[in-house]
Amino acid sequence: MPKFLDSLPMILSRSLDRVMPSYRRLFQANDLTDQQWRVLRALWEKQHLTSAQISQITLLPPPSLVGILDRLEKKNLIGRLRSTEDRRHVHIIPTQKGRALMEHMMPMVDRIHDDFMQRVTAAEWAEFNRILEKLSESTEKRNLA
Amino acid sequence: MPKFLDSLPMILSRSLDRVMPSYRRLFQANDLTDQQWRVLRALWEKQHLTSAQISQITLLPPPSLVGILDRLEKKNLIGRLRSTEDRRHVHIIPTQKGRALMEHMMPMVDRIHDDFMQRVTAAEWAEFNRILEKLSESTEKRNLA
DNA sequence: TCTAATTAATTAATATATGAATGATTCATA
DNA sequence: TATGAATCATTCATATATTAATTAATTAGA
Repeated sequence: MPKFLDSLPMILSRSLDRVMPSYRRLFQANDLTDQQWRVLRALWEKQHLTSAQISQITLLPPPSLVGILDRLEKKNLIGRLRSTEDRRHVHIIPTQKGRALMEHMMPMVDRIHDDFMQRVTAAEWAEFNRILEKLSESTEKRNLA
Repeated sequence: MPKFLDSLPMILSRSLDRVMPSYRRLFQANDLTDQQWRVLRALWEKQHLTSAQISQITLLPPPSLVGILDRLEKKNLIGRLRSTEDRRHVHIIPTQKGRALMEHMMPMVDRIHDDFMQRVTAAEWAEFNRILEKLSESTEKRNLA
């Protein structure tokens, strides 16, 4: 008799609810939502990405992404640039202000991450990821193209 | 250099995104959202709960719960009953229709859970929970009352 | 070459999350 | 027993999630 609170969705949700406040304090101090930071964070490694790429990296659904990008653009943290090769694509590029904010926040975000990592050993972390992968591995048929 | 995609929030979010569709298919087939099912599921074990109790069990924030309960009430799946002892409390009680729906769905929900559990050994599941607890354990000062 | 099928971004409609504030009620206590 | 603190459900404003549909642009094929 699997109890509700021990189900996989509830366990994962509860953990997220416990983990996010540590990050959220920092995001709020910089006037960002969780999702807005995710977009900036994705742009940390690549200078420009299309909306579809950002959606895949950040796990933010495309319809949500539209509004998130609107608000980041309104804050002058990113810019939209429609591709010339394929005009269906829109390239997202951080502004100077956006890049400065990222550089300001990244060390603190990394430190929060490090604090969480210090709670477990490297072996535990690896084991955790291994088991979670088994638990959540997708069994859906994939495009083998 | 912890990579974005390997951060705790992203790992947990990605797992949730992979796990939920299995459940969601069933919820949608019964015209319920994830959250609406959570409320019914909480009422499976106790016949009546207050809004605050449901919020704690389901992890649904109180402001969200108001609308969720509104819609469950509109579908005639639950009823609201203001407490006579303490009129601040509102008791939530499943209707006959609500109870019938729960009895219809519970076996299928349990089966989905069992399918996930079959992916790992009991030892792995225990270890997973132990490590996740260490990772997400709250360090906030608690009321020791 | 012209149309059908695809793709990327977006809009629309509804439901939920988040944080602050409110109103009614109960509790603690001077 | 009056009064301020605490509690519960709710409302408000804003942001995001979910699913379906739409628009514009590109590609595949007859």
